[in-house]
Amino acid sequence: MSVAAPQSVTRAPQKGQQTKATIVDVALSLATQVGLEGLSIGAVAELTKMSKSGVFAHFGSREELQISVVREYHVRFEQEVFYPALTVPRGLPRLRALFANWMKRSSTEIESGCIYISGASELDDRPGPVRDALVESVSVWRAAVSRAVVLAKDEGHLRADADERQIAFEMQGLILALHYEARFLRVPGSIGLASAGFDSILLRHVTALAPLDPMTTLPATEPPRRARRLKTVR
Amino acid sequence: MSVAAPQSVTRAPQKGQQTKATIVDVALSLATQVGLEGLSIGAVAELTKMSKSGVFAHFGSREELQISVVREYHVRFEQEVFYPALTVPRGLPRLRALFANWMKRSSTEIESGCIYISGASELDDRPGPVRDALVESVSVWRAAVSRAVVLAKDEGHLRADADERQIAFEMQGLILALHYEARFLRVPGSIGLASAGFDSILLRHVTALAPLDPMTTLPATEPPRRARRLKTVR
DNA sequence: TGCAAAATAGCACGATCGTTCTTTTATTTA
DNA sequence: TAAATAAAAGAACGATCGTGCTATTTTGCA
Repeated sequence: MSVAAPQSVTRAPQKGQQTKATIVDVALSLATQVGLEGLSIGAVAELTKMSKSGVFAHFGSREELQISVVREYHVRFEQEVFYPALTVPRGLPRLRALFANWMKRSSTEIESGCIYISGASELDDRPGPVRDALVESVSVWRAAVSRAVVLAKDEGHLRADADERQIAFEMQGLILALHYEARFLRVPGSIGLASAGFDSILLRHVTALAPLDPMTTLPATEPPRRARRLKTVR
Repeated sequence: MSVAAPQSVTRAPQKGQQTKATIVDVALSLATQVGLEGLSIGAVAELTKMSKSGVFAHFGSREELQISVVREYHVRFEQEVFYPALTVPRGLPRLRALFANWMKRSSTEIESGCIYISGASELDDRPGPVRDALVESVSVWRAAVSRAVVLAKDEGHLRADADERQIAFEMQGLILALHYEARFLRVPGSIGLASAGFDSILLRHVTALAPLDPMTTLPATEPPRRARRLKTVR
């Protein structure tokens, strides 16, 4: 069945892994402009100055390329939104940081569109592995938001009867509205509306002894216990 | 320059107008599944059992077909969401009816996706007449929502310092979150979350003398003064 | 009923799509 | 440095796309 490998089980990381990474990088930035469905191998090939078949060989199918893009977006979203918030004390401060980072990513400033949003519209009626990958990533993020709310309750910052599902839902709504207004309608001042909306969500659930207000993401006042990856929910 | 028309200025409605209407009808229902960008003349031709060129002749370009679809969606949105709310007394009752109708349309019940939402993702980076048509329609609807809030202030149902822009923004967010959860993630109970979110928006802005609660769209207790079309904003 | 005009079909075009197969080039290893 | 292997290119395929042209059919009116 298996032939004994000479000495090295892990083969030296071939050069191709690197170009594959740059392909995914280009494909991601393209997908944020034209969507996951609009992503074409030919366009990626042109941007990377490679041949179509050269690009294709790394994935074996367009679907696999799309999935790779979703996973790459997941990683970056983690790094830009989730991890930085861990350097802020848990509870209300961290929840605020989470939302602030999330807003920053969804507004027009940073690059182009959000794949979690555009992909949802494209794939809501199209079952398949790409949709599955997207649902998986989004679910992980949603679980993280809910957990941040629960932590804020545990810390006594939010009232115990606050419903994390309701709060997460409304936070998501504000982000979606922000993305809609800022990126599609191009109306200015949307961040202020989203921010004000978030404040009034908190105001409804905050405990009587209101905590002092670390508005946005501040440098860490206490180190995070341990870096924790977003858990896979299944 | 102009030749005198014999007797009838308005020509008899040729038969083609009718098939054009059915084409747009089919194209709309297709676009709600595959998006405006995914809309293809070939697919529409197959669904209507016509030839590609037969379909094409009615519009002259794919873009014009897309625009027709956007306009048709606008008309139906008006009829399903806006007009029925006019049969309810202005102020808080009408605002509630508006939101209830809007929710019903955005949830999974009624047909497929919302073009105002999917189109926004597809076209946010793609200027052109299709995008313009979509922005126009959405802007009209947004103005109508804002106006409904203002009317609720005028009637004394909402406090005078209530910001209609903020309220409309948060309403939009709830609808977007509902659409996202119901159609993409397929999680149940999203309507309840959206509804609860709306109630807490109102709670923040309602006047001290709380009005009796006509929860959803009730039959008209007073006839609307005059039917008013959504005004074109420009 | 016949005739003009409108409506639809048929066909072909260049382009782009994802994918397969074969060949060439670049990289790694002995 | 030579052999072995991985990476990339090249060319071609069937399909589908939007669109233009030319026939054919259907409609509305005298």
